Amino acid sequence: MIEPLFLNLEQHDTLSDEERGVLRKMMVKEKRFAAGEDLVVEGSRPPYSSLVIDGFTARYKLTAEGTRQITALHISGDFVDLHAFLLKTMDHGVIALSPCHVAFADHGELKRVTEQYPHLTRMLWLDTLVHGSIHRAWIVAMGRRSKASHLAHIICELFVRLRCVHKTNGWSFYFPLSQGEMADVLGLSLVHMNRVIQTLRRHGLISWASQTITILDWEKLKDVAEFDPTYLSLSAEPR
Amino acid sequence: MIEPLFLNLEQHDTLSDEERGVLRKMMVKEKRFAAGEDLVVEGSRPPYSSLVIDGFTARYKLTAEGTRQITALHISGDFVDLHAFLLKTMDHGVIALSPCHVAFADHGELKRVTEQYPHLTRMLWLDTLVHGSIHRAWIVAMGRRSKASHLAHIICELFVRLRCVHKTNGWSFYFPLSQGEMADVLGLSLVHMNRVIQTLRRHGLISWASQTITILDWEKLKDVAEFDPTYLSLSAEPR
DNA sequence: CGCGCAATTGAGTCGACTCAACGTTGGTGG
DNA sequence: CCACCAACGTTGAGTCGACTCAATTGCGCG
Repeated sequence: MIEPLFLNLEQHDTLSDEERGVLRKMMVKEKRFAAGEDLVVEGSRPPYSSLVIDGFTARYKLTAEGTRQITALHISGDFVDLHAFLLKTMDHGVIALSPCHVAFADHGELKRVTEQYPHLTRMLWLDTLVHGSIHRAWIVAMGRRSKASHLAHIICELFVRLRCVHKTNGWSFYFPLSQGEMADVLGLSLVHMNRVIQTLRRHGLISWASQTITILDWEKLKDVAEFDPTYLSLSAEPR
Repeated sequence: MIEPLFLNLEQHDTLSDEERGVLRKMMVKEKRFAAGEDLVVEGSRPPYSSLVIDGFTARYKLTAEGTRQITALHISGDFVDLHAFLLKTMDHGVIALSPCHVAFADHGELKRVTEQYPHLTRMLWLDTLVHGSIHRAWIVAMGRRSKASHLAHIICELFVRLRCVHKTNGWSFYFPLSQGEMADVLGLSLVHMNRVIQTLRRHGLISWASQTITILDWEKLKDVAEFDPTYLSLSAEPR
């Protein structure tokens, strides 16, 4: 059931059978969520961390004026809120953006892992570090790229991450976010988000219809995005 | 010498004398950097992680057009690139923004820590997680706040972080960044950065002259910034 | 068939950018 | 000690990107 997590972690280093067993035992329950449902509420102190088995989820914060900023997108195999194990209090919410299948890792079990399985601990730590890298890539895209380039960068990143967990189909992938939700990722208005998407379409870089994105010209898309996947640490080496 | 690190970590949980000793032994060398010097070069694979003893440093990425985005600011007691221990390849550079005193932790020693000191390992992991939280706060500020609010948020955050390591003086603190460097933090042009700073001055929220920022009205500044320090995890509790 | 939600288009306004010039200041060498 | 230089800070003007308000189209489902 948690094979996507294995696929994810093994992008960075190999896991032993014992470690795989430990990860399986860590999962205390599972649950399904409908699109729009909150997995975790801001300000709460969950006793477990959520692993996405299938579906799309997002971390987000709301501002006083009621606008929303999505700070991360999570897919199959991602530990959405592993950081809650040590941060304790959630500083943001987590929402399902499609129907989701989620498993939960108990924080007591995680603590036992840190006491008995140093390599596995480093692998989980690494998982949170990679998501930190992704945050930094997003900051650069938000601050110093055109909006079209920013969108292209996110599409490149999602494609690569989804391919790692076998969720792509050739150059296409399922992508359930509406343009309004995507606007909350880029920090744009809905209207302008639409216009930016049309720019990428007009240049023949992507098609995006009925919840499916297809990359039509990977090389050009990568160029527009200045996409360099180094930050995803996709090389298996001793960690 | 590494007391700022202790001050920093003890915001989150207590350290034993043994743990303090382990941290001291981890530091294999120290060095001073002039303002403008690179501590770490993008793409390198450093065998140690940098701890700022004193001074201001920044992580940054350059774009193809030659613009720069600063993704994080680091002060006394911050492990700038602890993540390099597991990420291996640096996906960004680190630069000194003032004269800096830096110590280096050997990655071999860090690995030994993960094998023998689970609680200390969790504390170091937590340190990287807090910086992940800060990244998310920055993403929200970049995406959904006015530029004046974004600047106010950064000033609030810096004030709180600097106070933790005793680097504030009443409502004032040393802040060596030029307006041009600050523009690379907010993702603005130099000219507009200047105008945003003047907005906060005109409203009587801050003064900023000769490398010193003074907060003139904390309550109003916090309001403008919508600053909620939860994301900094400043409560000592078992981790 | 019609409702509701998502996507799209148009028009007018304001924020942020660039180019360009000028003021200020701290440090350095004659 | 003062003059000068270089870097930083400030201001003005014109342009373009992104926003808001508003209306229209497209589509899936009861």
